[in-house]
Amino acid sequence: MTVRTRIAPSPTGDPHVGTAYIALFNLCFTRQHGGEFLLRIEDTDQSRSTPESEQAILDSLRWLGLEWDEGPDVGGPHGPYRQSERTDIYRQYADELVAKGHAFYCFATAEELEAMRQEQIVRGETPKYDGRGLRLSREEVDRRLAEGEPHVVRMNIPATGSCRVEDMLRGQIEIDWSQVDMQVLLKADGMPTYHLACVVDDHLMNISHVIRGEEWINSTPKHLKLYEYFGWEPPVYCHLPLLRNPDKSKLSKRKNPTSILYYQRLGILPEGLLNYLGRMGWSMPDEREKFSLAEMVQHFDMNRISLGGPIFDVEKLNWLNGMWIREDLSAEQLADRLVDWAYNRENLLKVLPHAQQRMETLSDFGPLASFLVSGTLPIREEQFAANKLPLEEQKQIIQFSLWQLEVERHWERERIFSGLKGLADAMDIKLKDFLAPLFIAIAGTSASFSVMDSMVLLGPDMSRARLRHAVEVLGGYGKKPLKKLEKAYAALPLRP
RNA sequence: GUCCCCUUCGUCUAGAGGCCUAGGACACCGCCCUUUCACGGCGGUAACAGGGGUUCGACUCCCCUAGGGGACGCCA
Repeated sequence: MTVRTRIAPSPTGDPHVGTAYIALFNLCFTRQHGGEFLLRIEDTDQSRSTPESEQAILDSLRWLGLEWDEGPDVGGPHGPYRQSERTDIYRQYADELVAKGHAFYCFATAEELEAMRQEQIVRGETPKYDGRGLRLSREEVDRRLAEGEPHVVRMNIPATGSCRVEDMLRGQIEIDWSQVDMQVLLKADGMPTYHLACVVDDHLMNISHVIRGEEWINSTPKHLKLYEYFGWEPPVYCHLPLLRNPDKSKLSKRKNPTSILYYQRLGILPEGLLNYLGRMGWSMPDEREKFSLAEMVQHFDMNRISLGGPIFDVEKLNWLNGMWIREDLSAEQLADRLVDWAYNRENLLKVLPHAQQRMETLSDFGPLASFLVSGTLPIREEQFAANKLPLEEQKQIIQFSLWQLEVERHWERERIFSGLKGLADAMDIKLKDFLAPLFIAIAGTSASFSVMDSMVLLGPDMSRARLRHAVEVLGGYGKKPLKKLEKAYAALPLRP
């Protein structure tokens, strides 16, 4: 048995807890059956990840103790097996389907398809590819191909009937083919889409079980059809529930800290985070709350998964983590953990350049740097009142800054600075006044290191979490005001 | 809008027709321990979404409704 977790790197490079969640269940299931657990990084949209962001995910999983096996090098543009950069294998498979009459070329441009969808929506129809590529004559296709016209390869979908998907947890799911789009398999740039890549890779990697998030259920018919077209044995499918925000929507970083790095920074132990993820939608047969990865593997039972999407709420995570700290570590071990975590020479040397000038005695250091080793800061609205700008405007500054920083892919001082400076200019606010609320949000006080330096030291996830918290302290935003604010933000004369 | 999935305390969950007067855990509240706080111990508040079936019997099976979520990309 071979099982594999697919990892989609986030464009900003944060390793997502949802990724670890899926990986954990894949690993438990596999290990218990003595099978192979493989990873594959999915990055066929080259704008998504960088070698660093891929490394960050792998490091995070390793930090959690989720060890994977070395799989075969199946080529392709991505994955930890990126030794070979062959992308042509997908083209070959796509061509094979075209030759068999299971796929076809489509020359429609993005604009053309967008217009088509708009018309469909206007007519009250479900937006869907209308099969125009299928109506092209053989001669025309050959001619346009010969002329080198940009094209994609799409898969054929049966016109009638339905597809039965057998899900390990949900039983049979029936989806009408009329609901399934003629999916692009090979993009104009020659890269495969997820759908083609996952089927081809999984086959080449001898994957027997696909355990993935619920959001893939509707794509499964396409995948099954591809297996059929290729004449391959399809894997067993298992769709796990999705982790949710407290408002029940799919866990997203806009509403919740989702990066494993954030929890690391908070001082969550890998044992604690793993234990907590293991309690999301799953329980031990004896209902014990605290268990290690090894214990989870030993007692793992897929049928004990409950299908309601669990809300990722940190209360219990903190409690569990406390159990691990109190019950499983000697003072010596805890000392080591603390040193590894933040109290080491290397880390001190990063902080000292900012602290030294502000110190008169060594004892000044603790208070100066404490915000760097804290989680959520105990800030209050009154602290902002001392600033020059009205509270409402300060709240807006923080929210705009948050949005600005949420899309920042390179967490460097210069980039953060120019981004915030640009924002201040666009909002026509003096930098000093603009930064004042950020100081309180980030450092908990207006007398501290430069905010940019502080944010660099804190890292993107903790910085964003602090800004988010500050907005809440200032009263937060309701749904409608938030919408209005988003519009205002979008309308800002920001330089790209 | 169309399709798919889901629905037990505020949250995570136990529950495979009678063991359910629905159990545990977090959070919250109270008491005990304690020079404080925390830890620990004990106790308390709190849930089967609604309506129809099936059955001697339904949290459990079926149907409908409602609610929530997801998918509908040359993203994954």
